[in-house]
Amino acid sequence: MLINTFCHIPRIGNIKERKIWEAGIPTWKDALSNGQKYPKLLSKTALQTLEESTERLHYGEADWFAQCLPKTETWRLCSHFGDKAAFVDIETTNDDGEIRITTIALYDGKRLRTYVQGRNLESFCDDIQEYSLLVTFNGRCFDGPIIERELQAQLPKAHVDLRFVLRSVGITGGLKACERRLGLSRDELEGLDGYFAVLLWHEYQTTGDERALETLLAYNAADVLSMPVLLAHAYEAKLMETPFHGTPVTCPKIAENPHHPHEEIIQRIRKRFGLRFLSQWGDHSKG
DNA sequence: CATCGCCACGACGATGTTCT
DNA sequence: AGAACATCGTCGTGGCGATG
Repeated sequence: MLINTFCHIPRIGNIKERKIWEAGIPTWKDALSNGQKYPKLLSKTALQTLEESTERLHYGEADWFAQCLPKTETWRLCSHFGDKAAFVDIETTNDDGEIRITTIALYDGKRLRTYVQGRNLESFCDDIQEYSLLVTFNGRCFDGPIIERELQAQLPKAHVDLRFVLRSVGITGGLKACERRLGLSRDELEGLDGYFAVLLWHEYQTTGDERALETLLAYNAADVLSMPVLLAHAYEAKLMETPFHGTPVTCPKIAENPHHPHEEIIQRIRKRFGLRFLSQWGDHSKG
């Protein structure tokens, strides 16, 4: 889809892009070979940008495209950078108003890596450099800014936020709601949420019980393991809005979670806090 | 509860088009 | 060629909604 894209060129938006397609210019190659015939659609500088685009794509410069593309169109990067994507999710605590990262899950479609505060959190900064494309859920508002602030990590500028792509194709709500909508289930982790992750970390900190950490990592991992499926659905739905929907999109299967929740731990925390959890800000923030 | 960026929406302005 | 108009993209603002 990236090589069909023209809306990354200055002064070309979605409307003009459609006109270019309708004029029989579906790809950059077509534009560069006979775009001169349509000076109204493709100016000289536009064609120069396309030559630059060809070169930047050859060198795999996802960040450059991300900066040129409208935010709503970053999903198009998946066609050429999907195999260099890092699916990332963080868990945090709020100590006296200070947001601290407790764990990070990083998945690339094959390998899952997890990072734990006080153990290996910092090595995330090096590992994320292996990837060109960042994929998150609500990461533009949450995960991204916190990772950059707390770890001083350099994240890829090319960033697909599933929350907004999915919403634009009619799949609204949080990560769990989107998963349910697409028929994905979470088994033993059903019903856990971000706040429960805070409690799991607290349990691990106060008791040193490794099973609490393992349950937290299982939760954290589940979030990133489902992302490739969500991305494939979103990508296919966006493609359907273009004339290029003929291209087949392979939907990955959810990988098995190497981390496993401990039911005793979940029950113990549920019992202590009751069925309705208090907001952490309600009690903890004022000490 | 605090945070934060996206998305609408409307106003504005640059560019392209048409008419004389 | 020059002016008037139309079109389209951008910029700024306010509110929303998902995050732990």
